[in-house]
Amino acid sequence: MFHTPQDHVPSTSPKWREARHTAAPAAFQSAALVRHWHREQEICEEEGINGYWYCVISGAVRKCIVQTNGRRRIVDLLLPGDFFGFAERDEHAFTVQAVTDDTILACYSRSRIEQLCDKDPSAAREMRQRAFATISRLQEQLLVVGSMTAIEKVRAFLVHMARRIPEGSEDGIVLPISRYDIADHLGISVETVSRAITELQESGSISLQGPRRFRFVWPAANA
Amino acid sequence: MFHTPQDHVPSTSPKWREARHTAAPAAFQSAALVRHWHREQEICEEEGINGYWYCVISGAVRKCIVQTNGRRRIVDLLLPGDFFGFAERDEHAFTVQAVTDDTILACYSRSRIEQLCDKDPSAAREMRQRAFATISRLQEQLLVVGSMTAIEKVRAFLVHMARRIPEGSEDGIVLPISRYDIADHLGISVETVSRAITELQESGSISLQGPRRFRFVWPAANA
DNA sequence: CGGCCTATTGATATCGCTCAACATACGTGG
DNA sequence: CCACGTATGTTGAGCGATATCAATAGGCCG
Repeated sequence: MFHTPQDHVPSTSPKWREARHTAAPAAFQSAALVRHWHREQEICEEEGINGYWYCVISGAVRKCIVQTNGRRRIVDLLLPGDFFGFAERDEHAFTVQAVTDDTILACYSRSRIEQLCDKDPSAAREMRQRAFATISRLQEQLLVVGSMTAIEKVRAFLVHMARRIPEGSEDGIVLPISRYDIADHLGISVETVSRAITELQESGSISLQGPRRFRFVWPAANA
Repeated sequence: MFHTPQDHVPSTSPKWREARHTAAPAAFQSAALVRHWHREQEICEEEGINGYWYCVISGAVRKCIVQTNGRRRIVDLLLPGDFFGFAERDEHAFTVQAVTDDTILACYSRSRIEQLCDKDPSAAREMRQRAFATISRLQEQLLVVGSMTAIEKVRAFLVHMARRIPEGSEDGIVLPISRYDIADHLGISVETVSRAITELQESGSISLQGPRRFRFVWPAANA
């Protein structure tokens, strides 16, 4: 029931410096502590109330919870530009892990950011915008996860990923997570994920290049 | 177009005055415009970019979207104390409606609140806290909706409701929404919702007093 | 009373979970 | 180089779960 894979993801190209400038807010640059994590490494959240906020600069992060029935649920999947750490105060004990090697995060001491926001209204505005972006992202995930059939869930997930992940140099979008992660993210079984992807491919909706790289086929000529 | 509910809402009523003070943030009281809606009435969001933020004072609000396949999805269910209006800028055309009669909202002009937050750091902090509370709520909903079986979904939904809705004078929690709303909220069919509730009752997990009022039976003696 | 909305229950076909087997890719060690 | 182990991904078979269609019951209001 536990899916804790050690997947081999094509590690991110050396454009993390560029990503840093686009992903992390400039208003907090003075308060940022940039660290990087390797695959499956846990992002420390043991700071308690005076903890940290994070912004993904490159790589990917997943926020998991293991339920009493033993099933792992991936509540959130963080990509470059996404903030997290806002809601750690509630009773859920989330496990936050880096998904890919060379996951780089900007870490912000909560108290320092609070002070910065108190002094600088533009920083406070930036903070609000990031929080609102998180709300938008979670609402979209609710639409994805709440789809009725498995194919709808997977298709919506891929559409969501295609919007969030910038297309690389070669065409196609590279999924940052494994089939197991997708399953635990959507609340369906791994086999169903695999079958749904196969069916989307055979129906001409998507094209696959390896299990991780896909493209949407919009004209759908040969379908 | 905006009317303060001086003629309809009895300001002498202890219930609504109490609700207002507990649900809506005091920091924004000067910027609040209190209105009330009747059942099924749409909360106007046509203001565009310079729109409004809302805080539910009493009653309930649902945020819906109708998908291309004709299925309605209830993305969010707002109860007293909940804010909404943060994420209306994205492409999804949400329909926001009052669920119950005498739904009372505090309406805040976005630009006015922004100005207030710029001037008053404590107001900005209050705003951040409300946004973070929204994030927590959405994450919990993700856990609910992402449950695997229908019974798990319904049970998690009821637990969630029991935590969010204060128990009234009589014992038991009154569901603010219908079976149809629950179904569209959880991404399952109405009949499955009904069957799950019946099964939870027959297994001794909950007790029902009418279709809307329920209680969790924790000792579960006779099960 | 009749009409409408909500809720429940039944029958049936489909969907998806589970178990199982197999394929693929990669790393390690011989 | 190959043999092997591990992790991942795909496919098949069978059965339980759920959507769908249908009918019935209850409540509310004119």
